[in-house]
Amino acid sequence: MPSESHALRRLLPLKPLDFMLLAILQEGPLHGYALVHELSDRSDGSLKVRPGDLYRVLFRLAEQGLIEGDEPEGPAARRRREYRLSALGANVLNAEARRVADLASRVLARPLGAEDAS
Amino acid sequence: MPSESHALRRLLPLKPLDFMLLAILQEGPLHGYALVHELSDRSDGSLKVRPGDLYRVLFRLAEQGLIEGDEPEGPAARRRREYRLSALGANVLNAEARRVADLASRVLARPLGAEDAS
DNA sequence: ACCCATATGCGCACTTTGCGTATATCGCCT
DNA sequence: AGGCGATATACGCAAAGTGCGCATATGGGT
Repeated sequence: MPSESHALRRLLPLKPLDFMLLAILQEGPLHGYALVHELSDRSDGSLKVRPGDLYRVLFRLAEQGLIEGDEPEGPAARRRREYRLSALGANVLNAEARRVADLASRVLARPLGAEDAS
Repeated sequence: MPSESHALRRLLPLKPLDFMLLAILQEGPLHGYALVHELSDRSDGSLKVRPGDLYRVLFRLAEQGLIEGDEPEGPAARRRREYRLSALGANVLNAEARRVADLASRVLARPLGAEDAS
């Protein structure tokens, strides 16, 4: 059914930061602060976010339905709210991964410096 | 030499539009208007630019040294200025392609819906 | 004479990011 | 008891990038 991929297409391309966050969450739920560290660890420092800025992004991703967060209700609320990928988020992440993998493979198929005027 | 890749890292990640333009130019020089059509052809319509907006992007890419443009000097100036990838642009494009290919392969290595708490 | 492909420009609104800064709670260590 | 680090959350501002509306100019083909 092509209508599913059509729906995903509206959300692509993913921003670099969004992609990295979803990719990290694909490996399991994490709380916000851990994401800050994971991000700087994995990306040579090319992606860095501070806590205050990360939540802005997380809230947007949650609004878009790509991730979901715990609702800690006990007295110890506000501690370690875990975020996880939603079903939609997993689909979008995979669609984007396929998209960029395809583009990248076409680019890498050409030896550096080889141009042809087709 | 790690200093080369260090220099490239400053320019990554590439924006989706920049990546597509560089990827198109990798296949050979093109003039601006043709890029407008190539873009909408190749991207399911997810990337579309109008002439007036494309040039803003091309000028920025030229400023960053990623592409170079002809200097048409004859009386028929202003016609079909061709843009081509610079050596730097080719390196950046390849570095970015490797980067996203790596990320994408990690994402795609997991079957949909499989999470582990490592 | 007219139209189309082509090239180029500007101003505005919106989104996203990065930065500076601030507050609050919990748990551990001393 | 008190301090400190980890954690969560918030706001306002500046800069960058994009999309949109709009406008102009030239050359070639019919």
